Amino acid sequence: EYSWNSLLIGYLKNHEPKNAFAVHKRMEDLGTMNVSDPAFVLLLKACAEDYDFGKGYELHNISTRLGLVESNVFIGSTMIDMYSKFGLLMEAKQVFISMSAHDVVSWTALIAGYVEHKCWMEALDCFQKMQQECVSPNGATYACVLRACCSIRDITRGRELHAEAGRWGMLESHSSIGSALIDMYMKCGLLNCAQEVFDSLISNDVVSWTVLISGYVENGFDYKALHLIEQMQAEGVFYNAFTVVCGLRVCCNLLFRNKVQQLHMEAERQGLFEDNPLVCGTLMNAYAKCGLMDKGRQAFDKFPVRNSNIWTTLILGYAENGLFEEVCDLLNHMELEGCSPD
RNA sequence: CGGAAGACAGCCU
Repeated sequence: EYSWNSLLIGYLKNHEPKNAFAVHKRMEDLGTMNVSDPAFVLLLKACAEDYDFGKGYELHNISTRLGLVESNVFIGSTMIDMYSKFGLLMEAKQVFISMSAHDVVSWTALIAGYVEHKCWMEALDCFQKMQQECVSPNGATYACVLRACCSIRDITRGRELHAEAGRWGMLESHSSIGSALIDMYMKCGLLNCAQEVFDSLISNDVVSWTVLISGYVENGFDYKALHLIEQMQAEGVFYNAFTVVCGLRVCCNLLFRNKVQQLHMEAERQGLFEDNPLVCGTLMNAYAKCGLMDKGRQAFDKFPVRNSNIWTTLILGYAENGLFEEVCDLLNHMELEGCSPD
């Protein structure tokens, strides 16, 4: 039994859900052993990531039979998360209700589900109920709830949460709260508040940097954003895909051709380019706006994935630059490669 | 370290 569970966990940690499911099936068929709780949690996560509804339901049935949801809050929380990732919020809520005890993670999983599906009011209600039941929020909880406040532009509520988290002394140590706050203030046009939060964080990670920078871009401060990107690099924080996309947007607004190419090179060096259609699309768009279609074409050629989005971006680029012959060629080419225009 | 968490581009309307 022990070695079967180890094998199962091994596959799950290696992100080989198919093998894991096969092992699990054999264990079920043999019918003589129990899947360990940690393995069960990982199985549920694998279903969520794989979007495997059938296996998810099967696991739910098994756990009902064994009373696992009631007895183990890890399993319950993971199942809430799985259903929420499936988009089945009613199911997620049912699981939550069927649990015998709720901790901060199970509450937060449900709140996160509501937030993810834009049920802002439900999320806020849920948060209130959680506090009524005297479960203390943690950084993840605040981050979720702040996202809800931000989306409905409830800055009053957001400020209250800001103060509350501050009273608990959670701001410095939880960058997720900081990032959510910066984002909220930026989206509400309160640039100074956002900057204040950023400056108050003990260590800023790539997300808090990127949120701040995006905020300046959204509010029209392209030069400020560009300056911050350089500062971020100087402090040794590495780009991620969001940062690159944001930087490209700035360069595009300012028509800084050299900077676009520089970002392109850095994105490639950090491996952000090859597996990310968003980065590639933004890059091609930036080149198009800068009138550098040959560079855009090079990016396209290097990119391993072909989908209609990528094709469309390229074709639009040629169209914007008045290169209509290329547009026609590419439309044909695209269909030859089995991609139909939309 | 068996569970939850923060930023989501371009085009068009």
